[in-house]
Amino acid sequence: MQTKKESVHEQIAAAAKEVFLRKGFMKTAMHDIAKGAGVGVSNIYNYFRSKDELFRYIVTPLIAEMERMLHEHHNTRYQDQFQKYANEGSDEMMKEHMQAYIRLIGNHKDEMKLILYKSQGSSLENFIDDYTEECTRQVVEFMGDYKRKHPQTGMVRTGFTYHVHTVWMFSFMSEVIKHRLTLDEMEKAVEDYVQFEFAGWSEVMKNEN
Amino acid sequence: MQTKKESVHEQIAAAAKEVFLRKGFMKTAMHDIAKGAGVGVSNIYNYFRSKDELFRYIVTPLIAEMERMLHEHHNTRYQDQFQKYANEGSDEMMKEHMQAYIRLIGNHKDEMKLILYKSQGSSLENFIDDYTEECTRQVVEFMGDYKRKHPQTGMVRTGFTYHVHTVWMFSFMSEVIKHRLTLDEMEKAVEDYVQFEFAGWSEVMKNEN
Amino acid sequence: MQTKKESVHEQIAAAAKEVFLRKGFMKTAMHDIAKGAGVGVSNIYNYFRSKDELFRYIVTPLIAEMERMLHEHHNTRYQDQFQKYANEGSDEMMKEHMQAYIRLIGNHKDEMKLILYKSQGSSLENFIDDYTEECTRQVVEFMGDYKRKHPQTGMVRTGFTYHVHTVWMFSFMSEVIKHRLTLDEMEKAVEDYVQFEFAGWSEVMKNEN
Amino acid sequence: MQTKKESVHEQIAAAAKEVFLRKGFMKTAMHDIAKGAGVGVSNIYNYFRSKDELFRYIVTPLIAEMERMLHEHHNTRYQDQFQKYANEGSDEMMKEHMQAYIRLIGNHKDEMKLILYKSQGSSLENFIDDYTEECTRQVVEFMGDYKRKHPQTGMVRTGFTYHVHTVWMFSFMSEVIKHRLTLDEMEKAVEDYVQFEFAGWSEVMKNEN
DNA sequence: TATGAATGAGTCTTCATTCAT
DNA sequence: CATGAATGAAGACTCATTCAT
Repeated sequence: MQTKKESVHEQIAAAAKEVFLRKGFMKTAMHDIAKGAGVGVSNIYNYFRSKDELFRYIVTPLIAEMERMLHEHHNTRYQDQFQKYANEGSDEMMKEHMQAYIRLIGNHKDEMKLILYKSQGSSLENFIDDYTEECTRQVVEFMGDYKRKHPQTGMVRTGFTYHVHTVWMFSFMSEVIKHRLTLDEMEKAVEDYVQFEFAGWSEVMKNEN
Repeated sequence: MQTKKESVHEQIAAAAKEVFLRKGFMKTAMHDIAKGAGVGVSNIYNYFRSKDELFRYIVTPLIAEMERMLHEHHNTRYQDQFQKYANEGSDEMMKEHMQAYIRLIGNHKDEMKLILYKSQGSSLENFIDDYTEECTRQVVEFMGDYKRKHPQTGMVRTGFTYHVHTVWMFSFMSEVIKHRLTLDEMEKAVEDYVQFEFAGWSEVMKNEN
Repeated sequence: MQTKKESVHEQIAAAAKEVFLRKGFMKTAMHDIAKGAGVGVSNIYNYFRSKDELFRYIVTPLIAEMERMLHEHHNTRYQDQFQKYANEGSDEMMKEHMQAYIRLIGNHKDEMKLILYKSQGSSLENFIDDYTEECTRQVVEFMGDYKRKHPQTGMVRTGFTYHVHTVWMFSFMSEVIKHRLTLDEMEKAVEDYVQFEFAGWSEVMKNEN
Repeated sequence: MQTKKESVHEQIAAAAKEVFLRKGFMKTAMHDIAKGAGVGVSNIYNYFRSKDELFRYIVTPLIAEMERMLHEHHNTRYQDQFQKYANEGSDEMMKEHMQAYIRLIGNHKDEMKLILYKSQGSSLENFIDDYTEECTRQVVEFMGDYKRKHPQTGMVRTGFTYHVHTVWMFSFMSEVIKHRLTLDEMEKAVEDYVQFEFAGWSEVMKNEN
C-alpha cells in the first residue's frame, strides 16, 4: 500500500536479522519479525516463501563470499604462492589468509553469528560443518602435494588434526565476534593466533618421519 | 504391570538420550521419547518432572564430573605440580590435563554431545559457555602468578588469547566426539594437539617483553 | 500395612479437608491429599470411591445436622412455640433460632466453609442453594399459617423477600466464618443481626394490607 | 472468509459468555467456546490473549461501572446530600442508592452472575470480595463522620455489622438475578429491602449509647 | 501490495482413576 | 491394606502458513 516494495523487503530482512540474532532461528516467531518490521505477519510471505528462506536470504551474502573464498583457494596461482611462502618458512601466507577471514568478519559480523550459533532448526544448521569439511579436504590435499614434493617433511600424526585446525580457525573467528573485539584487539589476537599456528606447524614439519 | 520400575526409569532416560541426540532438545517431543521407551507419554511424568529435568538427568553425571575437575584445579598441590612442570619446560602436565578430558569424553561421549550441540531451549543451553568462561578465568589467574614469579617470561598479546585456547580445547573434544574417533586415533590426535600447544606456548614465553 | 485402617481413613479425611479448604474442590489434586496424609495416592481409593465421595464424607456431619434442623422445624411443638413468641412480640425465638445456627458454625466451621465456598465442581455445589430453597419454603408456609390466623397482620410485598432473608442468614454465617470472629465478637454480631431482623419484621407486620 | 471481523469478536465473546454462565470459568474449555462461536479454537487467540482475558473482556463493562459508582460515593456533593437525607430521617437516599444498583443489574445481569458465581479460577475471583471490602470501608467512614456530628446517635455493636450489610446488598442483587425477577417483582423486592434496612438502622440509631 | 482472519497440527503438562503386585 | 506404575483423556496455548479481500 505504501513504502514501495523494495523498502519493505529490506525492512523485513532487517527485523528478521535482529530477532534471529537475539533468539535464534527456532525460538523466533514470524510474529516477532512482523512486529519488528511494522508489517503484517502474512505480508512477509509476499516477500519470502518461508521462515527458512527468510533466514537464508539474510546470510546469503556471507555464504556467497565464503564459497568464493573456497574456490579461490583452488586457484593455481594462489596455491603456487602458498607453496612459495611455505618453502621460505614465512608466515606471510598465513597472515594473508587470516586477514581475508578477518575482512569477512568485518563485513558480515551479524551474518556470521547467525550461521555459527543461531541457525539450529533452519536448513543451514549444517552449513558450517560442511564448509569446514570442505576446507579440511583442501588443506589435506595441499599438504599431500607438499609432502610429495618435499618427502622429508615431517607430518601430522592423523588427518583429523587438519580438521581440528580448520575448526579452530572458525572458533577463533566466532569468539572474536562473540566478544565484540575492537579492531585493535582483533589485530593483536590475530597476531597471537598466527604466531601459535606458525610455531606449531614449523615444529611439526621439521620432524623427520 | 511391566518390567520393574528401575528399568522403566532407565528405559525412558535411554530413549530420551537417543532422541535428544538425534533431534536436539527443542525439536524433541515427549511423544517421541515415550514411543522410544515403549511407554505412555504421561507415564514419563511419573519419573521426571519435566522435559527439562529429563534432559538434565541425562547429562548430570557429565556435569558433575566437569565441575569436579574445575574444583580440582583450584587445588594447591595440583597447581604446584603444574608450576614445576612448567618450569622444567615439560609438556607432561599438558598431557595429563588432556588425558583427564579425554577420559571424560570416553565416559560421557553422548552427554558431551548433548550439552555441546543439543541443549538449545533447555536450561543448560549456556552451560558450556559459562564453563569455558570459568576455565579461562583459572588459566588467566595461573598465568598471572607465573608471570609474577618469572618476570622475564614473554606473554601473550591479549587476554582474549587465553579464552580462545580454552575454547579450542572444547572444540578439539567436540570434534573428537563428532567424528567418533577410535581410541587409537584419539591418542594420536591428542599428541598432535599437545605438541602444537606446547610449541606455541614455548615460542610465546621465550619472547622478551 | 501399619497404622490400622481406621486411623488412615481419618488421616486422609483430615488431609483432604485441609487441602480442600485451601484450594477448593476443583483445584485440589488427589496427589496433594495423598501427600498431606502421608499415603500413596492410590491407597485413597481403598477408603473412598472418588474425590467427590471424599469431599462428601467430610461435610456429611454438617449436612446431617442441617437436615436434622430442617426437619425439627416441621415439628409441631417447635412451630407452636414459635407462634407463641411471635404473638407476644418477643425476639426470643429468633435468638434461639440463630443460636442454633451459631452452634452449628461452632461445631462445623470448616465444613461450612467447604460447602459455602469450596464445593464448586463437586456434586454438592448446589447443596446450599437447595437448602436455602427448602428453608424458604418452610418460612413461607409458616407465614401463610400465621397470616391465616391473624388476618390483619401486615405482609411482605413479595415472596421473594422471604427467600432473601434466608439467604441473608447464610450470608451472615458465612461472613462470621470468613472473618474468623471470636466468640465475643460473634455474640455482638448476632445481637445486631437479631435486632435488625426483629425491627424490620415488626415494622412490616404492623402495616395493614 | 467469514462475517466481518468485528462480528467474530463479538460472536466469540457471546459464546464465551454463554458457556461461562453455564459451566463457570474453570470448567469451561476453550473448545466449548470455539464450538459455540463456530470458530476454530486457535482463532480465538487472534482476538483474545487468553481464557482469562476473554473472561475479563466480558465483565469489563460491569466492573468499570461498579468502580465508577464507588468513586462517585467519594464525591462531596453526594455525601452532603446523603447526610441531609439521613438527618431528615428519610429513606430517599437508600432508595436512590438501591435504584442505582438495580439499574446496574438491569444492564449487566449476566456479567453480574459471572463475577458473583462463575469467576472461580479467573483473575477476578476475588473481585467481589475486594469490592465489598472497599464499600464497607466507605460506609464505616461515613458512619464515623455522622457519629461525630451527632454524638448522641446510637451505634451498631460491631464494625462487622457494616460489613454484613454490604454483603447483604450484594446477596440481594445476586438473588434478584438468580431468580430472574421481572421489573415489577424487582421493584417490590427493593421496597421490601429498603423498608427493612431503614427500620433496622432507625432502630439502631435511636438507641443511646 | 497488504491485511487480519483462519487453520490445524502440535506442544507440554495435569490428573482422576485403575491395575498388578 | 498399600504401593507405585500405568493410562488416557483433557487442557490451554503456539505457530507457520494460507486465504479472501
